[in-house]
Amino acid sequence: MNGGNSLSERYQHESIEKKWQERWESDALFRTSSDNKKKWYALTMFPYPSGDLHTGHWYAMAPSDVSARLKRMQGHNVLFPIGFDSFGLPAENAAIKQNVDPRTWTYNNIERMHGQLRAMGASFNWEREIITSDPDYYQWTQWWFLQLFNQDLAYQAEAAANWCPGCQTVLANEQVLNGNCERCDNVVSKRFLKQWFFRITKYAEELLDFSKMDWPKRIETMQTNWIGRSEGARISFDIDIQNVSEKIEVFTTRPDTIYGATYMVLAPEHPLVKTITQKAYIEDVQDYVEATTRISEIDRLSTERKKTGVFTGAYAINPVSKKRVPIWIADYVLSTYGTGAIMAVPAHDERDFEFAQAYKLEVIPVFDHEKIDVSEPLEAAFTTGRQMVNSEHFNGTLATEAIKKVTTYLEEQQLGEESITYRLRDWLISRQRYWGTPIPIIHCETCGIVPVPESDLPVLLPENVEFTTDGKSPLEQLQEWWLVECPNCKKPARRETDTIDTFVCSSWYQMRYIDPRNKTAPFAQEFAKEWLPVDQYTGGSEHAVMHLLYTRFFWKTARDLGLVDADEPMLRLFNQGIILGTDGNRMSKSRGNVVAPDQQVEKYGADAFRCQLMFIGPWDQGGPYDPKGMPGIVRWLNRVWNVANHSYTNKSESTDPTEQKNLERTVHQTIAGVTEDLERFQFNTAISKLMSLTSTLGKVQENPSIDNSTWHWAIQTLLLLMAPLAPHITEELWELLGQPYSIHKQPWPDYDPQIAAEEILQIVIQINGKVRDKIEVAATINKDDVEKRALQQDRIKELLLDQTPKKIIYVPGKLINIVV
RNA sequence: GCCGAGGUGGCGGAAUGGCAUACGCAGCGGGCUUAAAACCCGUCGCCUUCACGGGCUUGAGGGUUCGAAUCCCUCCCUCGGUACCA
Repeated sequence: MNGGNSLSERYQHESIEKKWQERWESDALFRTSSDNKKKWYALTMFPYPSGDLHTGHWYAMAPSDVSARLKRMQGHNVLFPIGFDSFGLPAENAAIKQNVDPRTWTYNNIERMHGQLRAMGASFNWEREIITSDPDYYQWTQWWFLQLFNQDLAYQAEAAANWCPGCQTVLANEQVLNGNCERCDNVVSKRFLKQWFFRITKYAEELLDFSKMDWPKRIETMQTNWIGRSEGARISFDIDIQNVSEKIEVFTTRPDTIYGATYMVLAPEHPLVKTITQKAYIEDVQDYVEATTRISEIDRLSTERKKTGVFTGAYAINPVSKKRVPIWIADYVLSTYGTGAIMAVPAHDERDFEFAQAYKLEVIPVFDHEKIDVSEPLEAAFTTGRQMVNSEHFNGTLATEAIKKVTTYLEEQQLGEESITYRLRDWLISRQRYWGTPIPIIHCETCGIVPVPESDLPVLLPENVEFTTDGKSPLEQLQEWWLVECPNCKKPARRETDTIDTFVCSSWYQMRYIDPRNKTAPFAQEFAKEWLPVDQYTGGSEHAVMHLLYTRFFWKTARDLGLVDADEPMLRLFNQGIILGTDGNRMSKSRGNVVAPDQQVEKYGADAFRCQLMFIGPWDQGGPYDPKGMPGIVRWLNRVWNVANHSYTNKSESTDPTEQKNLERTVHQTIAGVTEDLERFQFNTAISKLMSLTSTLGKVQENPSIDNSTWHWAIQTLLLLMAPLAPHITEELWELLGQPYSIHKQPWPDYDPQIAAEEILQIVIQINGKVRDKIEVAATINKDDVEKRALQQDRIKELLLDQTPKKIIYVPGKLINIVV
């Protein structure tokens, strides 16, 4: 088979890939059928239509496609849909900068990406495509909003919100990373604004339960930390000022340290600050509160910063010791967590200790410690002590029982109660932007907040709006759009001009795919029963506490509305890693390390690009993509082409039974290995096994000694195993071999463990753990015979001389270790 | 700081208690060719030896074991997440 190929016989990816993509599409090959096969809902996170499919998209989607194709060949009825998460800020920014309509910009990008996605050769169910900015999609996003509103899960409230000056809008907590905007990286500040929220905190406890699905531990941990459940107690402190009846409520995880609470701290934003501040301190306090608002969130959160605060002049009464304790305000106490106020126990809390040192406040240890003399001034706070001291009748209580005992006492005395606090905040979903789903609410002076009747949906986004460079929402300036009649009293009213966070659009999209053209409901019950939940979800882990938390929340509201049955939306989740540039950094235009998929496809073909992305390493680890490695994959595909496309003739007409058996064994081993690897998303090792089989077949072809039917079976098996990975070349070769269309409709090959089992084994002989010799034995051999054979080897006799073995360890089928 | 993943040839990586470096890239040598491309074959961790062979090697150090890249302890580095959450 050396050389000699005429050009027309050579593998040419351009024509082949185009040919099959068109054929599959016109035949609707990957449309779901309604037969009795077991369903498999495979979902890859849908892209934002940025205008170009980049290597990261390929890295996420191509392996997902392989998995879906494997399931299809394994006999499942597979739903593997695709669409576009097409609302969002980039379109609006393009509108402001380039003076193009966001709609035009978005739909042009979608058009372009349609072509690029088709070039991937993925087996998407295109007939179910959804585009979240289409009115017939966002009508149902609005419908969801109304359902949540009716269930009291959507509400409007005034709150300190994260304001991004770059995006000119508020953000949810999850969308602020290290004090910066998740999208544009601008420093986020706080603004007090009236905003719409989804009551995700209602599901905090249930969202901590991951037992009904199989997700990566890492994501579970991240969500658990984000929800941040803390057990403790709420305790009320009286304020020692005449005519002030309010109490200061604190949350603490350490009620057992209450006798050590020597001062209190309110967050600067705490509503009681004004009430309690004494005359002589008003100026200082006001200055401090103002200064706090000027400090950026990022500085305020820095643990490096020295703690600051001011005394209010007021005192509270420690509810158990009845001592007067000073009330301070300090920015190390956050208004957004717990009650926005703390009891400070400097002896047993590092932060309180640091603050007490700085302002010379009293430190009273209420636990003793094996290594610390608590009668001397403490050098540092310690959190875990031995038993209670300075705590009146609790003295002597062991640390292990302290929390429970003190909490019970507080409850008996009606001073406090057991309590659980979460870090999770309600989801802020309103955005002061144009290019999003309009919130279906009307504000009426007489009737208040009035939901738009479902029959009036969708509330359409107006077209041809004006964009100004100051980034203000065009909707607010469009009176003819927002001036409407109140659905209740018919008086003039104002339409809500905020739009919905795009993460809402993507929170329920997996449910729409099952019935994407439904005009009367988000989806029909019969399809929900047929397809939901998603069996395998794949995508990046950057959405751990955003999309992946939001979609679980949405699903639970859907379940409580009776729309779906199961408790979780995605049963299995797999996170791919991040594909990097050749230099090991994230691909970015500024670094100049971007690999354009279109060029790779043009040069090497989609099959080669898919395979190379999967071959470079484990999918969950990501890593650098180096186009220099492409020749290896291209060579392999060429070898497959040559080995399958060249005639095989056993001229001598005689078969070598050993060779025949060896080939059968190798093929069965490959089926077993590749099946297992693909099921575990270990594409790199699957491809290496297929490369090895290809080499073996090449050698057999050069020296034909097996019968023709075994040869053809081996070649066909190779193609079947490769079909999910390289769908085009395998389809072409399948046709050239005269097999029935399509290879992608064929059943996945089975293997026989008996045929796959080795008959002859190589046993390593070690002396004191070092390899000294190897012998070949029959697989059926027993320990004694291996020992005998090993000790008879000349080389072993020589090395052992007259030493007698102390111990002989035999690992069946692998190794024998002689210890002397 | 805390949590998680990782550190293996010149490079991407394989091996999760039993032959370290599978598979591939790059390199080197050869074949085919007028030549090139393509294709095919061989070789390819380090030290030592004419050779057969021997010794060393999985970030560093220690431990467990007949046997450790793999398990345990200490430390270093890289990447990701998170950060005054009372």
